[in-house]
Amino acid sequence: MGKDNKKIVKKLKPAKLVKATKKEVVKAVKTERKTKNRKEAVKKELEPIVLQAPRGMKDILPEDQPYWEQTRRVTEKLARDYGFSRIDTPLVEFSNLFNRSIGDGTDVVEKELYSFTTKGGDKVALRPEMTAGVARAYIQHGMNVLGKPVKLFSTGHVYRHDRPQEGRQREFYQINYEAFGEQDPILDAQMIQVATRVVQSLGIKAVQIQVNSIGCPVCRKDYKDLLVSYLESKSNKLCVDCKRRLDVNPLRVLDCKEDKCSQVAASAPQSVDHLCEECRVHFKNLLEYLDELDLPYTINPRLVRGLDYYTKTVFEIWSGSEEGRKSALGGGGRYDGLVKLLGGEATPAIGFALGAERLIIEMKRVQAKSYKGLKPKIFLAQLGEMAKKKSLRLFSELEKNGILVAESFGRGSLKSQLRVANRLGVEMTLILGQKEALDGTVIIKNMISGEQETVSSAKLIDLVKRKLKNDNVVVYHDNHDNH
RNA sequence: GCGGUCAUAGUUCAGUGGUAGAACACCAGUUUGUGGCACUGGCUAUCUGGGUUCGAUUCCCAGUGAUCGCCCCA
Repeated sequence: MGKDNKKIVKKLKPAKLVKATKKEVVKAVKTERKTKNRKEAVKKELEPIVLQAPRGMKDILPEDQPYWEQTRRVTEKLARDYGFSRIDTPLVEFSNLFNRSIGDGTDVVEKELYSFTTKGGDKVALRPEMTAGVARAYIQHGMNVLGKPVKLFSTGHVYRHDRPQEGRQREFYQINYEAFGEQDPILDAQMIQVATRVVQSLGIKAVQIQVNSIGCPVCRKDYKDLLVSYLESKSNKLCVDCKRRLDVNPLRVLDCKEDKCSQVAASAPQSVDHLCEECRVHFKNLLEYLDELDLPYTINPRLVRGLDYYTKTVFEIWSGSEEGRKSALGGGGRYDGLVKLLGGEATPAIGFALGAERLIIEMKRVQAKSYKGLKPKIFLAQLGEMAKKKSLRLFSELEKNGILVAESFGRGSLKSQLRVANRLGVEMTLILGQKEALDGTVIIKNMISGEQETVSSAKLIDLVKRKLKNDNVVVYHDNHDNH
């Protein structure tokens, strides 16, 4: 016991000291050290490190990676299949890009934007969604000269400073598909098809597709006026929030979950009944295409989306069938005015985004399969200093030959290494001990039967390859080695 | 941004105004070079800061975080 520790023990209550066991002393010492460290940190005015991710941000742990990998594979494959090229745009854009496109009055911009000023004085923001950045890149790089439609695929984190709950984080991952330069509603139908394909390919079979048309700026304004005058006539029956929305964003009243409001909303004029001729035909054609595709869609006249740039078609993909829990896995719509608004040439466009975290929550819920990578079928155990050195080289030889091997070189005893091998569920273990290292041999132990044989290390690789082949085991191949 | 609930080992949960337990997981051992089973041992926690108290993990307040509802949306 050191001098310091004795002091600490003295500090223990006399009653305790009498029967203080070693365990208690150790504990007291630890506690004391902890407090001391904290006090020292305070003294030095060091901010203690908070061992916690910032609010609304999560680590994606190894155990969850199979779901992410599955999501990546499916979304990338479908992007390729449907002719989307990948684009990656910055996480940070000038703030006014979002103000202009998404809209100043929207919650996403007004309340949830992560904006800040750089050292150089630029007003920038973390992207709250991906469409604005992709549209900016489309204009900046003159992609309007490419063959239409220009289909772009993008994934990455987006940021919204909102209050977190399940399926809603401040940093979350979006999977984004956009198509520029085509106004035919057949593209709307195809985009909805892609969105549905992605979700269902991930194993989430029960989905609802909600579609609506919110018209173009012209007919939307007429409709809005009509709606406002209707709602104003019923304003005494609306909840407090909705009275406020009446001024700010009357369309949102239609979304309100309050009973009295939904009653008012039920008999409110619907946007689909007040579309201009062009928008009406567009929507009608879209529905015909959707019928052709056998997609389970529902026209939801109350589906209004929160971003200002949408025109005509809007849609969302919901998980689950009919009633019960329904969360939006993704959504999107047409934004025919956006490119021009940002300073490009008038370009019709449509896009949608899926939320990866929500997809994964749902995948787990329906027990969808995830992508489990290749597992090693072989374990390499070593024993003794000489064998330890040799095993490092042997591991690399095996790896170069495309044989995936597990090891636990840091462990000393053969017993504990075999324990690990067993836990990993390998089919055979290669044992390289002192004796084998001297003889130039290796023991191959079959982990199922327990049988083992000693072979010369020169023949080991071929032998192992043959064994894996006989067992009908897929041997891991690195593509780069074959070219 | 508003309201409700909650916060104890890595995980799932006990428990208490007076030295905090279990299970699983992890590490090691059960004779010196052999896994699974079993047994033994070990490691590890009261979210943070104040207050009440002789004493707080427990009671009170605040903060933080999670979760649920609202808002909004992916």
